[in-house]
Amino acid sequence: MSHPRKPAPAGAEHAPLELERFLPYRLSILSNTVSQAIANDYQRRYDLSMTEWRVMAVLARFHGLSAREVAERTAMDKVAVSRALARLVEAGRVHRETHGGDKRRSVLSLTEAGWIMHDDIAPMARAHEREVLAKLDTEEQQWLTRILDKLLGGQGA
Amino acid sequence: MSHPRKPAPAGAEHAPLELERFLPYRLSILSNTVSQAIANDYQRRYDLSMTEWRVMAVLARFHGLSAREVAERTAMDKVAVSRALARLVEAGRVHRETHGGDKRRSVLSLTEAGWIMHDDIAPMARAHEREVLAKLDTEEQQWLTRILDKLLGGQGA
DNA sequence: ATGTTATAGTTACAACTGCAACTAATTGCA
DNA sequence: TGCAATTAGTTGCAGTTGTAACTATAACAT
Repeated sequence: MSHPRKPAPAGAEHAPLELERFLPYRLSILSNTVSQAIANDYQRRYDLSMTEWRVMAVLARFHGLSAREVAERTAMDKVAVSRALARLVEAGRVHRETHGGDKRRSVLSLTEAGWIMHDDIAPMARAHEREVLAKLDTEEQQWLTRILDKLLGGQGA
Repeated sequence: MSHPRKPAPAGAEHAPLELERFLPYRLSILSNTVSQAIANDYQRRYDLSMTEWRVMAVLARFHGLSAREVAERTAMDKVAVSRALARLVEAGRVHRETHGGDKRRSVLSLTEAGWIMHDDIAPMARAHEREVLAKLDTEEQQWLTRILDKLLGGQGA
């Protein structure tokens, strides 16, 4: 309210972005749609955030990781991981002990309850992925994999 | 601390997700990386969130939209748009008036200052997009466009 | 005309996130 | 040794976001 400016006329000399053709925008929509669909599924069943699920997923694959290693593998920052772990440990889904030779480091693993959740959620997640890929034919799927490999370059793990 | 469960042994019967090959995860990393790179640029120059930039971008293209229409075109929810607009109007970047025939609706447009920002940011955003696409050859670029068209189906527009 | 339903937009609250500051343990090096 | 610099992880705070509830206006249907 404190800046009563007049609207400028829509001059032809401007070159507005066309969001619907703009790659970053389209990636963002697609990514959010897909991730949200999966998250809905497991949030209905369990009280579990996407961050927490990702932590569980890496702990299912790699055993005895430290919190920092989880952060590296999930591309999340260490604060997010720390908080996710606090909730997961509290809920009895992850077991945390201290590294023998280095008392700073934690040694993490899924509990029995964590594994049960994992074995329930992982197939659901894969089903969603298949559902997305089913919109593409085999050739397109191969190109997509290749393109993502190139775009993610080194960092995409 | 209140649930001292033992960790389960990493049995071979589990089928953990491989995040680094999991499409939703890879999309999420890529999308965040790209969008964040662009956002950094204009957040350094202006105090402007990604949400606000998207609102400005559609107002640059479509004149006299209402808040609801902005929400539709940006695929954001109306609350996010309402808050972005509050800040943009306050900062003198967007002009808001009330629709003649319907006092609920707003009629939005960029101010002169808004246009100047837009004309500064839009080329930067396009440059980032080109930078990403430069990692692909022409054939891959065409496939990517086609694949996104299919995956985004109706809604992505 | 008047009560019901729908729509545009805002507000309130709780959860989440990101950054910086902090503690604790370890390493390096003089 | 012992003190500075690193590293692992947590906490606090400020800003953001998402959901639901709310206000105001308009459309509809009797």
